[in-house]
Amino acid sequence: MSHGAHDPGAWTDHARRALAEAGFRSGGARTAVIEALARAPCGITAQGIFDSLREGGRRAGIASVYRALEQLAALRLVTRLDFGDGVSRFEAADPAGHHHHHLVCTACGRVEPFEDPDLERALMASAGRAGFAPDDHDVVLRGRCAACAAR
Amino acid sequence: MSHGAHDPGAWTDHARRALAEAGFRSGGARTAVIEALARAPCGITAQGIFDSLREGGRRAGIASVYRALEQLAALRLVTRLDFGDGVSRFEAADPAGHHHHHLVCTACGRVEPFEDPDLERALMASAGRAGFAPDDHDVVLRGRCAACAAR
DNA sequence: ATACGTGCAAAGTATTTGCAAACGG
DNA sequence: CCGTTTGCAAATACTTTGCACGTAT
Repeated sequence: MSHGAHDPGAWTDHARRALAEAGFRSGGARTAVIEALARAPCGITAQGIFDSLREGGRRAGIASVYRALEQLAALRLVTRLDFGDGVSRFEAADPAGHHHHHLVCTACGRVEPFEDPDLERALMASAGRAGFAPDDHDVVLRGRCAACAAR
Repeated sequence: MSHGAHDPGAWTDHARRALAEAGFRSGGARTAVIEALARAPCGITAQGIFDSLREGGRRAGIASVYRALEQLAALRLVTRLDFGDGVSRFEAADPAGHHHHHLVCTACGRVEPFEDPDLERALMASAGRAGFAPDDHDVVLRGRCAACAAR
């Protein structure tokens, strides 16, 4: 399961509806970005989206890709990720608010999502113990993925 | 406890010794960076180190600061952090290998370290369940720190 | 018709690199 | 001395912004 998180069509519709409700018009570039995100693997870069649009014959300026991502992130329709390599990554956000974390393979470069309720509990407990009221949190594991660890 | 992690003098000595053992000579700029890191709060930026050197009357090029940080990170004498704001942050690494995570206050901007063995266990358990063999992991909590949450 | 959306090019920011001079062992 | 370290300036990589034009409503 290393592809787009959920039902691509459902997320696309959700995103379009939310944008319309927020008063945005629907232009070609942003629509294309939404469709690319729906199909994209978890943690695609702005450049990756740009490239995937070109492959699909869709032309859009890189600036429009960045602008669309920024707007989508502001509406919490996409999540911005940072794996510490100096490039921002993005993924479609689950409408239900569920979130996952990421395993980044240092051998093959693949990014795998994972969920863990125990981990979420431990995070909340840590925050509480420190008197901290977190809005958000990120967890990144780096190492060898199952396939690369096997050989 | 929002200042340098440990005994500043001890870490400085440790770092200098490790560099010498790795065959590095000791020049002024890198030494100054080491001293600045020893005094610095957790998660200082390259620019922050540069500024702190100027304040101390020590002059060094920003490129030398970056080079020193890169070398220190390669030897695992400093840890590189990324809070997702597009700027790399650094901190002296505990010689014993203990590590902590960070709480970033979205109100006052302060960064607080915290440790939690339960969290470490939960992280390892998640990784194991996914067949993943992690070398490293990062956790960042974002929200209001104890002081800001209180008011 | 009138904003809003888009593309291009230019600007901006953080970081890295090339190179000649300074310096440590 | 000779190779490492340093500072400066230029280059790079990613991202944002200015502006004229296109387009949805």
